[in-house]
Amino acid sequence: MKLYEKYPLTVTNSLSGKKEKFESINPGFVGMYVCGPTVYNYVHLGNARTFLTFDTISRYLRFLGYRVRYVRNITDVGHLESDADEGEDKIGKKARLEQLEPMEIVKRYTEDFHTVMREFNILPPSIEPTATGHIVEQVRITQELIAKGLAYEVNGSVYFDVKQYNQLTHNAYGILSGRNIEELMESGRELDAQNEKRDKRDFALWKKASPAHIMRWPSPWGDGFPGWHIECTVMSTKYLGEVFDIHGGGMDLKFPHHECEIAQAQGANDKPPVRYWIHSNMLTVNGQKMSKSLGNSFLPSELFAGTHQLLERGYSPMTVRFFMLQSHYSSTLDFSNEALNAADKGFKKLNAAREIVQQLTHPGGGTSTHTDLEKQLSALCEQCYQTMSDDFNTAKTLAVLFEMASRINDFKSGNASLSLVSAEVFSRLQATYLGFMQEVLGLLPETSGNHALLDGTIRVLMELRKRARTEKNFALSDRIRDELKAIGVQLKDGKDGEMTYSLE
RNA sequence: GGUUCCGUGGCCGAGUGGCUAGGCUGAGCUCUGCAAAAGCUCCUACAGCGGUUCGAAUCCGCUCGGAACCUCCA
Repeated sequence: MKLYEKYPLTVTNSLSGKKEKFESINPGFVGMYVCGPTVYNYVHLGNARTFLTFDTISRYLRFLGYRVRYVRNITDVGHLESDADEGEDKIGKKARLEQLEPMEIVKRYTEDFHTVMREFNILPPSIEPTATGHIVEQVRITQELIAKGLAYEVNGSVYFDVKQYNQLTHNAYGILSGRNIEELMESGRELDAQNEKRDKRDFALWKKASPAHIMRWPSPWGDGFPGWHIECTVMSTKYLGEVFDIHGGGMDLKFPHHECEIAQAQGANDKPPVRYWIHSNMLTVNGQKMSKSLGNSFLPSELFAGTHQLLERGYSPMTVRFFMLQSHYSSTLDFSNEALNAADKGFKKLNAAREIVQQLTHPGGGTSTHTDLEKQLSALCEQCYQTMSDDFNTAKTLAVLFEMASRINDFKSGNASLSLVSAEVFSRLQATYLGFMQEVLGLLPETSGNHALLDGTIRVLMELRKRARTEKNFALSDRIRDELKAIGVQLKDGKDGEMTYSLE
């Protein structure tokens, strides 16, 4: 029996707004698409949260034994600054501002993005396609939509005909975002220079490039560039099929981006493209969404170094990862120094227990004793799977890990004996704790710079202190401890004179 | 104005009608030469008002407060 059969998943599907049982189209395989970054600027911490969410989801799917094809794109063209006809795409604008070739912009910020992903231990996707690498396909699907009467060309640009689509599909437009087409008509803001469109709800599939526009490709309608929404439709269906399992992204993409994706794919292929839509919620600062325009966003590098005004100090990538995993992906998460400090301490506790559980060895003896402790440990292991299978509840899973950590500490301190549990249960505890910490939640031990040299040096000092203590020279032993403490090395005396240290 | 969502103890945050979430902080105890770490105990909450129910933080309604989306946005 596969793990995904033993611990069946439920996920909150944004289409229904409800938790649903997850069943993949092909048993044992999962296709997942997530909208990646627009590489026209550095990614900020809010962006990182979304990718962390789907990293954890893909990690757990794999942990359960699914074979996952995870596609996350790079948007390197076609993202308009505004919806107006003369709208400039973001990459092109940035290229003009920084006086660089657009592909230099793309390269620079793609590399930054990858660096940040690595720092947070976010695994690379299976495929990372770019929008500019799929111009041909985007032109082709646009032609198909025109042929089906769902799109029209005006003046070198092509627009999707929302009204027509809605008539053919029994009002499918708005199915994801809960909007209806009449309300959109009334509520949409008036934009300038919209006279090209037949209806203001229509959106661009292809935009004509003005003479000054840098990024341009030939098309049946003249030189231009693709609209924003069409790239995701093309790349997701190309690599995952016309219907695939999971589509993810930030909550703020639900409308219009994802709504438009559904319309394009359904329009072209006559079926809804996605079985489960998953949206991760926003990172907030003082209750407001983190965003550049509000001036409350900061870069991961500023967070690590503690150089932003809002930060009291720096926090390590793994502390931040832990912090984010303490809330559910579908809730907003409010950032604060206090919360980060608490996360820092909590994460250290889990780490300490990880080291202990790795070092502990069972004395042997494989007979199951069915003690209360053994039952409790087995139950905790089970709970890890159950909580993660319950809509990827990382917060609850961490709570279980904290309880496991307490039991692990008991073994170390002698409050409980390993002889009370069988070797089998113990190795399950070991494997589950380490597996969920590192593989599922991606929480790795913090590594410090020159480890071997530092470690050796501290050990010499610990030997000196041990000798001082046996000689009851507490003045000297305290001095060694206090001075090391002052530079961030905490010594801990254990039983029988043994000594350990941890780095602050 | 429309759409969606939220309001949990000092702080952060899970909570799928009945069973201790968890973390951080604070207080006390145990252990310790003293610390640190660890363990134990305590501070036990669901915005307000109604309703459904044997029973509601959890379902329904209203009020108050907050957020996101409706325009680029993870």
